[in-house]
Amino acid sequence: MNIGNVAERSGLPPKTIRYYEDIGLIMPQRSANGYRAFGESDLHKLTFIARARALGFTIDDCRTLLGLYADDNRESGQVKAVAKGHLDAIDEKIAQLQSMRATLSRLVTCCAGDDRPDCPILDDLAAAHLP
Amino acid sequence: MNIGNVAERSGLPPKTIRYYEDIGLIMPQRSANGYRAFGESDLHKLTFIARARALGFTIDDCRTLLGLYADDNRESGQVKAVAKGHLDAIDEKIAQLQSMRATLSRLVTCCAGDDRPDCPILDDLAAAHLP
DNA sequence: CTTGACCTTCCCGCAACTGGAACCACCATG
DNA sequence: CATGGTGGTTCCAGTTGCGGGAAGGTCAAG
Repeated sequence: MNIGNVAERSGLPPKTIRYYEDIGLIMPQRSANGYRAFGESDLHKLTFIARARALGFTIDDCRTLLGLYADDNRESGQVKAVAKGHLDAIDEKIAQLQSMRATLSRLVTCCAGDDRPDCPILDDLAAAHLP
Repeated sequence: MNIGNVAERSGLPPKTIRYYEDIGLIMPQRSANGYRAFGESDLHKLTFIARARALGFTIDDCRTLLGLYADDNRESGQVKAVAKGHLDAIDEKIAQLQSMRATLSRLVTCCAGDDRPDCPILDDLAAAHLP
């Protein structure tokens, strides 16, 4: 399988796949002409990574997860720990964004949004916000 | 005011303040010895930026907002448009994260997390997920 | 005079790619 | 056999918003 083929079947752009090889996530064979020659297991790994990335795991997490996936002696607790850590990180981000959203939404509501210069949004940003 | 002083009063690290000068957000004077000499208006701008960044605005948004802030002929509609755009972006991110969170949370709950190798998390990642 | 705190510039690195340039390989057609 | 188009290869640079650290200049205190 050439890279274009694998790209189509994994849903990842060729650039990304080359990048994943660069950083050692996958190690496809090479054909005589220098083209990467992907096997089914490469494709399998790539879809695994694509799925993990879609769930927001970092590349480093992906590396760990791939390692655990390949390890018959893994303990599911190890996998769960990685996933739980990521879940906590997501929760933190959501909380942060919702806090921003609350303030911002209030400001947007307050602002007339017409052709006059008075603007509570700018007023808020310019205010000192001292405790 | 030297940079350390401004850093303390604005809550921004000196590195960040230098960076903001680099990219043209602020343009402090210079003392004879080459040190940056910040005025009150520089400090004011920096706290403005710090506040906007805390609300998640991009640097480019900050540039626009600073421009509008300085413009007596602005229309509040322009400000509101920027803020609304950012709000929408935040909403999109939150939705994305919550979608990840839902899947991930389900998987984490399903996983025993003990010393056995069976793991629904890995199973899910490895599954094809074809439509 | 020396020490230490502060300032300066510069360059590298991060995450996770993406775009582009310059250059081969392959296949089909005229 | 030349040519064109598509797809492969490498490498370099840029993205966002800084942070780390080196190498060196400045200033106030003891």
